[in-house]
Amino acid sequence: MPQATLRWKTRPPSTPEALLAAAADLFAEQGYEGATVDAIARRAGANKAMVSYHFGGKEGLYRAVLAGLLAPLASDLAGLRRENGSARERLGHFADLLGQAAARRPALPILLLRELMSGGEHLDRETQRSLLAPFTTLREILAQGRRQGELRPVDPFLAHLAVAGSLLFYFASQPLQERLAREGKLGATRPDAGAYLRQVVGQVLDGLASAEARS
Amino acid sequence: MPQATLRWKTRPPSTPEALLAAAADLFAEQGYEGATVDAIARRAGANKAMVSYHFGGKEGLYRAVLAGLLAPLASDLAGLRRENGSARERLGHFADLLGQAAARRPALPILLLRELMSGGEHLDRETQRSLLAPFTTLREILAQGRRQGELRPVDPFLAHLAVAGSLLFYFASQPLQERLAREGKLGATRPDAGAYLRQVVGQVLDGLASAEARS
DNA sequence: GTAGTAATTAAACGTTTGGTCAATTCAACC
DNA sequence: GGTTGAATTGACCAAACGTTTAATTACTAC
Repeated sequence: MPQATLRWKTRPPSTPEALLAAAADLFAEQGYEGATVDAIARRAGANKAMVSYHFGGKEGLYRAVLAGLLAPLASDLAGLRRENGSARERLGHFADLLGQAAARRPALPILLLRELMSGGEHLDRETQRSLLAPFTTLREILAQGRRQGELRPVDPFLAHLAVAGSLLFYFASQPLQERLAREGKLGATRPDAGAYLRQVVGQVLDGLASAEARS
Repeated sequence: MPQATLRWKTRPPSTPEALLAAAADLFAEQGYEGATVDAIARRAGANKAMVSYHFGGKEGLYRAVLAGLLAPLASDLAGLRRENGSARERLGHFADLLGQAAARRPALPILLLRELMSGGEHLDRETQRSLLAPFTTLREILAQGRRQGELRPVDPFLAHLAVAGSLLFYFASQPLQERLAREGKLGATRPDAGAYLRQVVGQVLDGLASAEARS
């Protein structure tokens, strides 16, 4: 008989699946060292020995989490890179992809940001590539827009940082936003992710647009 | 006699000062749980018992680090809030202040971002206020710009996230940038902080500028 | 100089960590 | 129903953690 409080669409998650999900949340909330194997296993409803059994240890679990989150995003982005269209269209599409990925797994952008801050030392080369995929894609789009005169001749690397920073920061600041909203310290209403992404992309594009593209 | 390899302008740093400096760097690099008291004391050239003696423990040291970094920034920002001028000028000044603070102590923006991600649970209310000071200041500037018709009627909270995210992300991604530059994976040259801040502020302002302000 | 206090040290403490192990349960197949 | 291999469990371990302690040194006031 299935549990009373929790129902799954078809089948209960396997132990590795439950561990991956719990680990993604806890690694995002508390960082790699902050999240203990015990706490992860407890949240997953499993024995902590299962971490070593299925993933070879804490670090293996961490890598599996990131690989599992980054792989689908990387493949989506690969599709986007084959598309053609204006830089504005592709940038909008790019933001949509990131937004959807973050909506599916809120832990993803936070883990990404954490990994950036520590310099990506924890990762194998394959996952490192996946980690950089969003950034290389974005850089490509911006370079294209500049080539075609759609964007001002800004340093693509700088523009790239501005776009990525705006997007990642929105998701990463979610914990504090929730906290402040809970305490009533956030004056205005909190925007949803979709509205934010649309405004940021529009805003950044307007800032980057060349004079002729503006008219 | 002073040490051979390291020289100080006037006097060697006291043990609490050395601990604060070492802790700022290590907490930024590895996070609160990742940085061990042992490693901090070793880098500071002190005995690890000094952490408990001078700061009452690891958490006290962490709070002292953040308070020490945030207090001068908060007072600078208080000065900025009393200034008058166009939103563009004040926003430029704001970015300059942050840039200078980050140049003095590169650990500051990273610690700020880490604290945002964890929801600021580690901090007392006084330091919480200091932590939010940059954000309230920025929000004020943006609201002013919007009132005076200088900026488009965007949601100030959203615009605020975009500006703060761009700036913080630049500093926080410094470890990865250094790593990639070291490995030659960063195509272009790396910009310096000043150039970045100027471009981002200009870029964001252009994106936010109202139609009449643009002409 | 001496007394008294603050600063510093090395060692040890108790706790928590990630990992391991033998024993047990489970599931599929014959 | 018995066999086999994978999955799971609770107990256990050595290492690392933050903190405390006792003893020693450095400094200051008188």
